[in-house]
Amino acid sequence: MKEYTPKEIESKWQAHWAGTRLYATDEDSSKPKYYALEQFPYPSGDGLHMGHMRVYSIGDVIARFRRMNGYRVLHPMGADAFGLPAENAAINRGVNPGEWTLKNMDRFVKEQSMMGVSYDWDRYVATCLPEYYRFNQWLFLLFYERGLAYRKKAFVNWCPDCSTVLANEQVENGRCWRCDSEVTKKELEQWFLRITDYAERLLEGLDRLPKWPEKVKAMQRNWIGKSEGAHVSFSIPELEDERVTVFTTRPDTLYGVTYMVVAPEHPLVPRLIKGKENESVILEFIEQMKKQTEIERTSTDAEKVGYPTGAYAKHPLTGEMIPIWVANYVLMDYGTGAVMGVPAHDERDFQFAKKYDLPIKVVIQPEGEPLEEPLTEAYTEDGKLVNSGPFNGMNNREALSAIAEHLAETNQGGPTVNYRLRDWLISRQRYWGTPIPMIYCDACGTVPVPKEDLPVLLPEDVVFDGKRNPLTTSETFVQTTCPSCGREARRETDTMDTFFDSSWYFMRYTDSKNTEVPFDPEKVNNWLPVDEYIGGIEHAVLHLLYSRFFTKVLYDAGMIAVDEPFASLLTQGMVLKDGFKMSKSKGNVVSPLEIVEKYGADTARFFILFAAPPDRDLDWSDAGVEGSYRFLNRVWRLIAQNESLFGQKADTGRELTGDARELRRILHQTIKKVTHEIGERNHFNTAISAIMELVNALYAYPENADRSIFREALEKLVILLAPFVPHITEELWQMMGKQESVHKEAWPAFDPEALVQNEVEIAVQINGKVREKLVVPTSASRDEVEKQALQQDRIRMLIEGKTVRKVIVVPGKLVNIVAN
RNA sequence: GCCGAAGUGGCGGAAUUGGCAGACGCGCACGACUCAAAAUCGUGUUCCCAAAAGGAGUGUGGGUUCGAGUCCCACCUUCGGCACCA
Repeated sequence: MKEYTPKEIESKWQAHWAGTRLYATDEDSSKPKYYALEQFPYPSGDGLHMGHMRVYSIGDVIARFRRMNGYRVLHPMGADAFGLPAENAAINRGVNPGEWTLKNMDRFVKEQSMMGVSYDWDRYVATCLPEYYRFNQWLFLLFYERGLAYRKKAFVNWCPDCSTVLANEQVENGRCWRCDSEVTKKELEQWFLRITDYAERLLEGLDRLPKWPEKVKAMQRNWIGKSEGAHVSFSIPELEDERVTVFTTRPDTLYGVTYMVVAPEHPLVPRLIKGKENESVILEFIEQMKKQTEIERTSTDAEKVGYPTGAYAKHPLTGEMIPIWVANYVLMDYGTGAVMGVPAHDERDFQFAKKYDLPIKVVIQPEGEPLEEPLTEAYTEDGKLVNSGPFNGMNNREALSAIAEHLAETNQGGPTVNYRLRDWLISRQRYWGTPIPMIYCDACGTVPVPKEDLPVLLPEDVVFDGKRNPLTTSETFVQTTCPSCGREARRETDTMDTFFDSSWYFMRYTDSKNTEVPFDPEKVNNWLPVDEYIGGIEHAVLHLLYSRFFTKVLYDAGMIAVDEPFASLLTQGMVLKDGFKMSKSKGNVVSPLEIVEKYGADTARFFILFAAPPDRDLDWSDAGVEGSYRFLNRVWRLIAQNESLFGQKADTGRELTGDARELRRILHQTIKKVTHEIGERNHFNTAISAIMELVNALYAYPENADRSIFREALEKLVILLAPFVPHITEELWQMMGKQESVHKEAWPAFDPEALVQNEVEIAVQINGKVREKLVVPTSASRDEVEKQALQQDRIRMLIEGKTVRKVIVVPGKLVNIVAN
């Protein structure tokens, strides 16, 4: 008997598949389409890790399963190839970032191929190549034309370690998402994409994504941060009725305002404090605030500090003069940067008022017992309005809109919706990214590079000294002529956030070689949306939000027919070892290559898919890997030992009885289960356990029983295993004398007829406890089953002396006798 | 504080609509094969009780139901996200 030698088999079939272009995309339009996609990797210098191996294993099962089920499947791969590490390698080791990246990309492709994954490599995209990034520039110009790309001066997030700015989404708890350094603020002129124009649609679209995890949708909703309320405009008489607008979610408490607070960065502050007693103190305070990091500034337990400006605003409804304060707890980048203080009905305002001895005015009373004054805490529940002029007695819920509308009628504000989402800052002061295709001309201002002049290529004559943006050191790059007037002009030296690259790569795969436009609308519509997108949860608000934004913009531009890119999202869990995430510092890293070397890719894939459902964390277990290897050997032997069967002519069509009939039932039950678990639930672990049960049944099948069904079961077994372990199944298929690839086989259908059993074992319960088992014909009626159950010796004994109150019969399952 | 997910044997996990809790695998124990071991094949393996009979049992406490891991109420713990958000 031939031994199972994974190394030999795997390289043999990988070469064969590549040679026969087995996984070239099937374009047969008579078949339903299926787009299976795994997030493309950043080709780091370290090669594949287990996390990669897990995503690709999951994606490959899905792609292979769909192909066998008659779909034309798009299953591409690429590289998210721009990014900081390449540039840092250039700075630290003097290597060329492009060469370095291409070398790593090759390594990734090689390692992915060793896994036996069924990609159509012809559609490979690498974002760092001009063929790709010229269309980043093309798309940037499209955004610009549509008024969705703009430049503005703003306080932006600055990562001192990466020496570049960051988008809000890339700051996690005040730290850089990439290097974990504390982020500071810098005032710079930068390019932004107007994602806030799409806030409502990005929010609303989530409701149409039933196949996305709740968790991810919740995170996006949270991030978009919609809140409904009102703008209230206060005039400042001493500044010629200049207005300060506040945003509030509680316009019903408007009569309870006893002070107002503006953020230290609020543009009106200098005028408010000019010539006032506190002027120098406040200026000093503002300087302090600027020096603080994001963490210090927004920490919940930071002491609330404020100063009265000495200026007053006029209450829009009562005409009262309200003192204006400056305080650290009001943030310039949320709402309007100014808030109204209602200490009686807001906890934070209450604390602040207590600390600075500001008046507290109750304007909402609960039903029943009135509040005891002075208050010991803010009353934030519902109630009836008091001290609120014409709104007295009104329920506060009604007052919310009544007061907001009254403000609108009197031109002092009105109902509004506020979002937490900010525009996406895409400028980066780094070399290894897509140059932003803009030119600055003294005469014409900001001029876009004409589309026919694209790509704006990254120059090679740059200095990597880690001190400045290398692009600024290239004279040939910076100096150019104005496309509009032809005079000398300067190029923009910022490059794009690499999340720009990955926001549309899944569209590019559908037409990856197009040299005119990013993609042909017909081709993209032939495949989008992605039917199953698989990747890590870490992109819940980054990549996944940006991609949704791009899709909506391109939908509006008429370039694609769908406005949501990913119909179904599968977020795979982490790979842990000994309860911790694998990491170099922990020293608990298991190398995919070593596992492949020792057991083969099939074993590695099999273990990963069997050990846990894909969306849960997976604890790596060496013993578990051994077990998987053992199982594949078990399957191998089962077929190798019976190889002679396949040389004979199949002998089918006989009536099956006994063991043969039972094996056929198990086979069809397995087909049903595996089909459902993969196709409907993505539960590969339970699909595999069903296959294991079939193998156990095949081992237990008597030697002298019918061979034809045994042979058929072995063939189906190999087909069912093919999506999980493509190499061993291909080899076994060949061993069975088949000419074509097993991966071109049709997925087996189950025969409902075969599932029918003559007899079934049911449980007999007394008061819900199982007391006896009973085998009855499947055809037995309820009455017969009940009668038989009550006749069992043991049951008769146990209910003796009791009254049977009720008997419940669940056909095929159980009988429950209620007796006391 | 708000939002989301999850708590099941020694371990990973299963139980699709309320119907025999613990499938499948790991580990462990025993047996067969072997001079012996490995490999393999087989048997057993939730806990308590020496075994049987019996009892307990899906984070905790209540409830609905003939019947609850599954549904309802209240809580506890863990993980993840957001947070001076006005």
